[in-house]
Amino acid sequence: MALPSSTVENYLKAIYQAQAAQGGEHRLVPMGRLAGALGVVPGTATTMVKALAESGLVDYEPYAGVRLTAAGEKLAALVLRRHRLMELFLVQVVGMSWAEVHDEAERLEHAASDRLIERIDAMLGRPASDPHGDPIPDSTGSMVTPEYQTLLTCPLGRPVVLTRVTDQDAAFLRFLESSGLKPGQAIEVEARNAAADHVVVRGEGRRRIMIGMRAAAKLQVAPAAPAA
Amino acid sequence: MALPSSTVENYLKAIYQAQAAQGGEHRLVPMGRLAGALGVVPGTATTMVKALAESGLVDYEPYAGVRLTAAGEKLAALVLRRHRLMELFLVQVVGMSWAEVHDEAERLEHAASDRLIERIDAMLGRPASDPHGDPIPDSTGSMVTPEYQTLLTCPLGRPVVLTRVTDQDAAFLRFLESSGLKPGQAIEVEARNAAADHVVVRGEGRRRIMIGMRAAAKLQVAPAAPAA
DNA sequence: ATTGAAATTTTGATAACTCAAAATGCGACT
DNA sequence: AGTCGCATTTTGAGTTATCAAAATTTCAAT
Repeated sequence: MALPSSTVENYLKAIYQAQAAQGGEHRLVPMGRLAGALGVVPGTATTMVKALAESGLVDYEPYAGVRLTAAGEKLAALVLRRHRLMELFLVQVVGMSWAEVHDEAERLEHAASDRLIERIDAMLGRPASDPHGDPIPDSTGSMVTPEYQTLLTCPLGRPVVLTRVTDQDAAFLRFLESSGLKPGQAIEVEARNAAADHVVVRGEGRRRIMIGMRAAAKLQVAPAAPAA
Repeated sequence: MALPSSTVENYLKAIYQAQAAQGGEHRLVPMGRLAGALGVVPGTATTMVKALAESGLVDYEPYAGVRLTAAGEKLAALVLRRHRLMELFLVQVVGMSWAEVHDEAERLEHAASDRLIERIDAMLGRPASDPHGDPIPDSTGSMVTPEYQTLLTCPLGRPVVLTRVTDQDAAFLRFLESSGLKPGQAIEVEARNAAADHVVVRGEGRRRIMIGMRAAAKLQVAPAAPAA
């Protein structure tokens, strides 16, 4: 099999992420959603998806949607691996900011050889997750995706650690950075107020931060490890 | 002007290098040579070059050849800058081998943003040349290309420093590496034998290395700096 | 001058990816 | 059940980059 073009890689990645976003592993991603995620008109997505189905990378059900096959899923995971390792590399080694690495990695992921990715992986010590807390698939394409709670569902007044941010928007990330809310940070949800649509978080140095509920749902946390 | 596709970047770079290789700044590069350098059939090169001429990046004279305009030359220099900084970065920071970075950089140069290139340039301390000794254009696209002698033209028995290797072939570079012949290395040409088509070089630790004249012409040297 | 070989250009196709807009199918709501 | 609206697919066309092979031009050698 010839190596997939970067367009194919992007389609697979988008389908993978859409599937993950809608929870269901086997649920179909509607064409409209896929087209939207890729910034193409729906007709284009239909055409491409039919080609992907020809290559055995996806299952396509007309008028219903697409889903990755095992082969497609593996390929998608490897693209995600390249993307996430590249992001972490850009932050840790090159010193770029958390907020700006996404777009850069978006392009570099298609140009980096397996050899380079392997070097980076080794250099970074086989990391388990990228700067946003997204898990990094291993070189076989398998990945453990821990289930976390969010700022909306975790217990109040209990110390937790911010583990993952499920939004790549640069402005949002810059806001989080300026608030000291990066993965690894110990925090605590002080209060939730549904009427005011906000969550009050105790951050770095017990600093109080207010976040809208929409945004709070994008911040995942794990129970704080017991102090050593 | 829209950003040039990576195909356009490759054509400009190839024309630039072909022009440099044939010495004459204003000499025309024949289509056959260009097509060969890019690995396309001549007809394809003709078509593309006509499009480049439309965009004002090259001057094209039918049946004679192409030459970069000022605009094309600047763009080509910036591609070369990205390529060479990327190569040096891969060697110095990522720890890849001299011989394997060329192809990698060949792909990454089209994906790296100006921002990333600037970070890399700063990180490396605004280097003047890449791992092969090729000069790195600055961010305005200007570059100083020192004139060096080669192993074929330098004085015999005089200490010199290897400064530049004008061939990117991986096998050749691996040979040089295993012989300790990398830019920066102090060496001396002991003898030349036209009949035997070889040059005898004293390398690292006065080790004696024999190189064919074709290869010797690709190794450039500068007079050794007087010992401190 | 003529001719013949080599380089170059032209022509006609193809592949991958895309859009606009017309046609079609699906499901929800009366 | 009928129909309306929306999502999806189809159709027709355009762009970029490529090749194969035919046609043309150039230049050097007779």
